[in-house]
Amino acid sequence: MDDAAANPLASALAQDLRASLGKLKRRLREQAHSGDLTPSQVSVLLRLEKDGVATASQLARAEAMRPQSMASVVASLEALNLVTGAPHPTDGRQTLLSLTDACRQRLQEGRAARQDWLTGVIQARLSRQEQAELATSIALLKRLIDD
Amino acid sequence: MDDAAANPLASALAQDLRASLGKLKRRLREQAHSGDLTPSQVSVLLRLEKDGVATASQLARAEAMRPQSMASVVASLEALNLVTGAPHPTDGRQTLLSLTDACRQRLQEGRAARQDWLTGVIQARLSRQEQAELATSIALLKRLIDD
DNA sequence: CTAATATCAGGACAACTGATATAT
DNA sequence: CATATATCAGTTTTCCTGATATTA
Repeated sequence: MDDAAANPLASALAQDLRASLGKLKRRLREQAHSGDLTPSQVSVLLRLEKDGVATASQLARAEAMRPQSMASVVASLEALNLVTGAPHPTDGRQTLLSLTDACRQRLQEGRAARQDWLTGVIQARLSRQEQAELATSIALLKRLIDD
Repeated sequence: MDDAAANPLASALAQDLRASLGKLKRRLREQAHSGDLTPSQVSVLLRLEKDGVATASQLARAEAMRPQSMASVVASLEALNLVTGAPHPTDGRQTLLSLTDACRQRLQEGRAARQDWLTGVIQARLSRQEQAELATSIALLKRLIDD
């Protein structure tokens, strides 16, 4: 494929993406209500909801994070009674994590009522068509980051 | 506009965006070569290149960051001799920041030769058409975060 | 013995808040 | 006096690395 000189779009895109990334991150922090879950925590819950059970190490690999970092995210979710761990039946090293019933219930309620800042601005400032475009691009983004 | 129940796309989109955001951020950190500038530093340089001069407070507002946080970013760029400050001619409170000649030169070279990880994966994994789609969506993203 | 998992301890970084000095 | 800018100092958050125990 072309190098950067022949394809300035890619490098401009990369710079733009970096910049927007940081800014969005700061906006999210600034708009976060106290009691809200962090993005890392939400990611873990969604992944557990989708996959059923997983070990901390599996979650860490999925999120491109160190096992030790994931351990502290998981610990915070256990403290909130959103996630529980059970020993693996045959492999004594592993702890199988899953959502608590309380968490599943909260997710179902939340799915309908969730009205956070980011959801709000997406609805308020983007047309349906633009939302669909954004969804397509997020899929592209995932291709970039999922090894 | 519709609420989340009537428009589940927006809230799913928001969650997906949050998750991808964190993952991309970690990938960027993991791929960063020592000596690379941080995203915040790059943002400031690009803005100064576009606008010519700015005060630290103006930059902070533009990046949705506290003046104290921006001050440390600017200090790091001054230490690298990429940015210089000069006192405002009439307003003694302000320091006008601008790029050094060394920085302008480096940006021009870099613009052609830049071959970092993110630029690389964008080129390697997205077609030209997909790159264009991503560019469009970044513009949408900017609309969300630029107040 | 090697590899995988979990966990304890400490550190780096990029943002934050609070307080203060100075100039308009 | 009120406002804006800059800066000093300390804190929080979220990740990191290194070391160690245990089990496969």
